[in-house]
Formats: sequence, C-alpha cells, structure tokens
Amino acid sequence: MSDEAARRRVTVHDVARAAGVSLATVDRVLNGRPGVRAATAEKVEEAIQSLGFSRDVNASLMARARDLNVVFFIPDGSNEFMDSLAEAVTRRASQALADRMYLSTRRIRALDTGALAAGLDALNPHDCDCAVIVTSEDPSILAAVDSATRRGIAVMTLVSDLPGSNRRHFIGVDNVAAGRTAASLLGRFLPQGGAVAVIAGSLHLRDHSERLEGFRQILSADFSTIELLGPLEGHDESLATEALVAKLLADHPNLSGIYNLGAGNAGLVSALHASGSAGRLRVIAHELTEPTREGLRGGAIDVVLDQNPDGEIREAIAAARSLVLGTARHVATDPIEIGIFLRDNLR
Amino acid sequence: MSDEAARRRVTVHDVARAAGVSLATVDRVLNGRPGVRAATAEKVEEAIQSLGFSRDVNASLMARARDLNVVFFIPDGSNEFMDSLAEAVTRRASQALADRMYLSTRRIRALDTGALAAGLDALNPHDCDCAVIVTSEDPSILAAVDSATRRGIAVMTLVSDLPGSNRRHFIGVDNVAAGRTAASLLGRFLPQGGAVAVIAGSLHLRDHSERLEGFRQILSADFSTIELLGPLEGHDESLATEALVAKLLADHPNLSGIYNLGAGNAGLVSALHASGSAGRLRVIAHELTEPTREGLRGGAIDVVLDQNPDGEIREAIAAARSLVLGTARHVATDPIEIGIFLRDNLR
DNA sequence: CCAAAATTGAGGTACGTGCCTCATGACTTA
DNA sequence: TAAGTCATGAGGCACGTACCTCAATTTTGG
Repeated sequence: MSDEAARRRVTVHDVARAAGVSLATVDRVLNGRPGVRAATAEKVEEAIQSLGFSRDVNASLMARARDLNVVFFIPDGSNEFMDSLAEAVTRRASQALADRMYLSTRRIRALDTGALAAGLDALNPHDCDCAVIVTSEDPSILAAVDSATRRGIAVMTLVSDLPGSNRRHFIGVDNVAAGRTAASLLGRFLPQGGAVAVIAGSLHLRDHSERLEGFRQILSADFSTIELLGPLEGHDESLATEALVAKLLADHPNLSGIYNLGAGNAGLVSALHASGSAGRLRVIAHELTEPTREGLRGGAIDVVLDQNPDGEIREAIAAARSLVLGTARHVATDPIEIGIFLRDNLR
Repeated sequence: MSDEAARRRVTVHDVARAAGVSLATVDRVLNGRPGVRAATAEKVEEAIQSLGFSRDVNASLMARARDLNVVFFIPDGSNEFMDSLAEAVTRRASQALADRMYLSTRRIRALDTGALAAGLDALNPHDCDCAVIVTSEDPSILAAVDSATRRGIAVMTLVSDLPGSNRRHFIGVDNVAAGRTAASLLGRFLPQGGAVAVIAGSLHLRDHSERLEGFRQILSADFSTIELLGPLEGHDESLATEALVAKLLADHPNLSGIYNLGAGNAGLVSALHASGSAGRLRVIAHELTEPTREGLRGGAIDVVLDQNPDGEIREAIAAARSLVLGTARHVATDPIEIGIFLRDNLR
C-alpha cells in the first residue's frame, strides 16, 4: 500500500529525457528506422537499459496501422497430428484477433521442402511479421529461413527444430524424454519381461530417432528382461503400418508389447483388433488423435504420449508477440510438457 | 487477401450510432455507471449484440487510471503444492504487470475458514477487482464470496470448487479422472494382482474424496485381482504419513502398491526407504513437489499425478482478465490437464 | 403547472506508442 | 562558397477506451 501507487510505468518519454534526445530519435532507434548516428543510438540503448524500459506491447499494437501478422506453415497429408495443430490455430484465431494478431495457416504437402521454401520466399515483410514452420532438416529450408530473417520476418520452428538456422525460437517437446517415458511405462507394465516391438515412421525424422534413442536408453539400463524387436518402419501411413503389425503379430505370437513412435495409428489399431490381440498386449502410441482416442477407448492402446498441440500453438502465439514487438532478443516461453493419456484421463 | 483489409474493428462509436445514443451513454452502460433508463440501456445492449461488439481489453486497461488488481488467497502450512501455487503467482507477476495486471498473494492458515472469510470481507472494490481463492466448502466462505460479489469483486475458485456460491469461475482438474488414472496405471503395473493401500489426507476434502471415488471405480471394474486396503488418513502431514506407512509396511509384508492421494509425501518416501521396500512396491502420489521429485528420482515413487500449478495460475490470470473487463458473463478457459510424471519425463 | 430530479448529449483529456511532416542545424562535396 | 546530404528536434494525429465536466433536455413529483 506504500509505494505501488507512486511507481509509474517507464515510457519512451523517460528514455528520451534520460538519453538527452528527442522522442523522434528514440522512436527511430526503437523501430530500427534509419537516420540515427551510431553514437546517438548507443546513448538511447544505454538509457533503455538503465531505466529498464520495455515497450508497452499493447499500446504499440494499438498505434500500429495493421495487426500483427503470423503465418503458420503446417504439413498436409494423412498425418492427423498436423491436422490437430492446424485446428488449434483456427481455434485461437478469433481470440488472437482481439489481441490484434491475425493468424493464417498454409498447408504444405508433407516433406515437400521445395514448397515450404517457396512459401517462405514468397512472404512479404509488409504483410507478414512472423512465420512458424514445421519442417524436417534440409539445406533449402535453411536458406529460406535465413533469407526471410534478413527481410525482417521472424521465423520460429515448431515440433521439430532446425539447428544451424537463424530461427528465432523453437517450440516443441523433449522427444528423448518421451521415448524414455514410453520405455519406463512398458517396463513397469511387463514385470515378467517379454518381447517388445518398436515401430517408427522414418528414422530420418529427427523426432522419431530421438524417441527411439530415449526408448533404448531406458530399456537397456533398467529393464534388461525385455527384448527389443525392430525398429520397423511404417512410413507414418495407416495401411503400411497395418500390414506391418499384422505380420509382426503372426510371426511373434508371444509378443508382449508394441511401441509405435510414429503415426499410422489407425492401422495399428485395426491390426490389433483383427488378430484378436487387442488388450492382450501393452501398447503405447503417440499423439492424441481420433485413431488413438479410439484405441484407448477400445482397449487396443494402453497409453498415448501427446505433444499437446493446443499448448504448442498457445506458446507459439505468445512467442511471436514478444519476438516481433519485444525489446529482448531472446524469448522465454513455458516449456511444453509431454501429455500422458490413458482411457481414464481422456479430456 | 480480399476483404480483410476492409473489415474494421467494431468500436463504441459504432455501438452509439447503431443504438441512436451518445458515446457517453454507451460508456455508462458498459461500465455500469448510474443514470441510464432501463429502456435506453436495453437499446444499447441490443446494439452491442447485433454488432458483436466486444470491448478492446487492451485499450480499456490503458485508459484506466489503475491496473487490474487480482488477489490470490492461498493456504499456508506444510503443504508444498500450495507453495508451488504461490510461487507460480510470483513468477508471473512481472509479466502480468506488463499487461497492466497487479497480482498479489495472501497466505491463509490452512483450513482456517474464518481467516479466509475475513480476508474476503476486508477487500475493497477500490483496489481489488478479482479474488482467487483455494478453499474447502464452508458456509462462512459461501457468505463471504456472495458479499464480495455484491461489492463488485469477481471471485474465482482454484483447485477445489465451491458449488452453490456466486463464484464466477472455477479452475482445476477433474479429480475423479485423476483417481481413475491412478487405478488404471496400478492395475497395469500389477498384472498378477496383489494388495494396494490407499492413503488420503482427509476424506472431508472434496478433491480427496473425488480421487478415491475414481480410484475405486476403475479398480472394481477392471482389476478385480487387486485388493484395496484403506483408505487410511494421513492428514496431509509428513510425520503422520510416515508413521502410517511404516506400520502399513510392517503389517503387510506382501503389499504390492500404495496410492497416496493426499500430501505428506516426504513421510511416504522416508518410510519406504527406511523399510527397504523402495522400488519393490509400485507407488503413485500426487503433485510434483520437491519430496515427490526426490521420490521419483530415487525410485521410491513410480508415478506422480500433477495438477500443473503453473498452468492453473496462467488460466486464472487469463480468466480474471476477461471476467473483469470482458462483456461476456461466462468465461472460457483451456482445461487443466492432469500431468503424469515418471522419473523419465521430469521437467 | 412548475420546480426539482433524472437522464442524455457534447466534447475534452489521458493512456503509450507508431508514424508522419516540416524545420533546423551540421557536415560534406564540387 | 553554394548546394546538397544527413542527423535531429518539434509537434501533431491516430488507435479505442475511461472518466470528467457542463449544459440541454426529459421526466417526475407535489
């Protein structure tokens, strides 16, 4: 009750006074406009530091002629997780609009790095402040990201990071930890030991190989009675995965568990039901989508590890805000937790 | 690209024009100021509805003389989860300040309903817009909530709801689902069956009894080979819980699992280690705090179910914002997920 | 019907920033 | 030295809302 009323917000006026320059000059420095001598700019930066000034993002957005424009590039195809990412963007769009942020989504054919690079290249800094991409590692993307950054568009990676690029921020889960968690659960589910098969989409995908790495780590460290089969590659497709699992179950009638660290879960569930072994095996899959929900409800899947697409989009939006308008070069976001779902805590 | 540039934000000016009244009148209606005839107010409300107007929260906060003031009442005592709630508030305080929200915390002696009621009664609508309370069900609190609401302070419940009161919103997890999840995990951990003990803090606490309910549901429905011992009451205290568990382990040498749905986990872990049975039993506890983290790392606890205090505070802040400044009577928030933590996905 | 009270309108300032114009002064270059 | 370029200052309008004052109008009560 003592001094909270007395303390006032630090504004650009204070910065101007402290730096001994005019408001116009502070504005030029803050918004990177030309026409300021290096020495003068430095005086302003110092004043900003010493006063602890940070731009009022809300006032800033209110004064701008146009809203903050964020474009999400999300893979298209049969991957249901990507669909739920896109849906999450749509769901938040109206709420974001109230905060003067305009979100748009572009679906890119999965793994079509050329299309993504072209999309990034086509972005005009005049109507796009920030791009959020879900991509695999590829030199052409790296180049496109750097080019976009140079044009003044902040680029952020989602789900899978792009090391070595100029991306300003990454939002996603710790996939090694996800793999470890799967192993830890399966180990406890099978105290008598047994054979467990691992299915991946493609080991060239960073997130998949990381999950496998974590899974192997814990299995060999803590559960030596469990024998690992695979990894088999289902290419993230339902039909391929279904055939794979059908053959697997036929060849190994005494299989105790399956860990599918990729997509294609509709096929997994079908194969389990078709062979009559749903419920007999302990099964762990990834991403809470329609097929995996159905697997949980029907007893074919025991546990689903989820990336929480809604949370990822929420954090991406928050990060875009402070990335584009904030003063700080580095942005802090809440970490995305790995969601663990059983039939009993389905939302 | 067609009409997005053309569409403009709906403002109070538009409402005034549509309702055929002046800006001042719209302002009086929006902010509940006196001096407007019922018939006129209705015209304004109609215009708001038909135009889909919603107040620009950022502009609104900028124009207000003072920041939005939110007070959190959080129980004090030995309960570590409550501490982490309070820490979460502190952590978000500076960030919230940038959004013109001033957060403050008041610790109330646990279960001291008189103190909480007094705290609520002492709130002055002049320097408090919203109160967030963590409480048990008690008539005196009910009355205090209603009184605060009448004075124009929005009250929100956190963690545990207060049915029958005027609280504007509730933020918390589905505790029945949490109990079901614990049972489902323990059931899968113990395919051979066995005896499992349940420990609660007090069955008079709504969240505890809900967890027990869910736990029993699934155990009896799906895992009939598991025998349930208890519930025992540890009063959420470390020492009491430690004694309880020590006796339990001595009396039932062949115990297979423990579900502690209350607090006092430091005692639980000590007793497990002291008896040398850490790692032999499957153990599930609640809330990711220092003692439970240590339990996970040391192998005494297998799984921790967590309410995600950070997420709860985040949603509480967002809810307070739209509750106090928003037009809508009802507020939508993201549901709080039950976090499931093993040693392998500790953050 | 008249005075008092209640209701409504008109218009201003403020919040903190973005963005624009114009003027001034200093410095460079032919 | 004259003309040009560059750096900076001064100031204003805008965004959408809150909150204030003062006058004008309508309604109410006796």
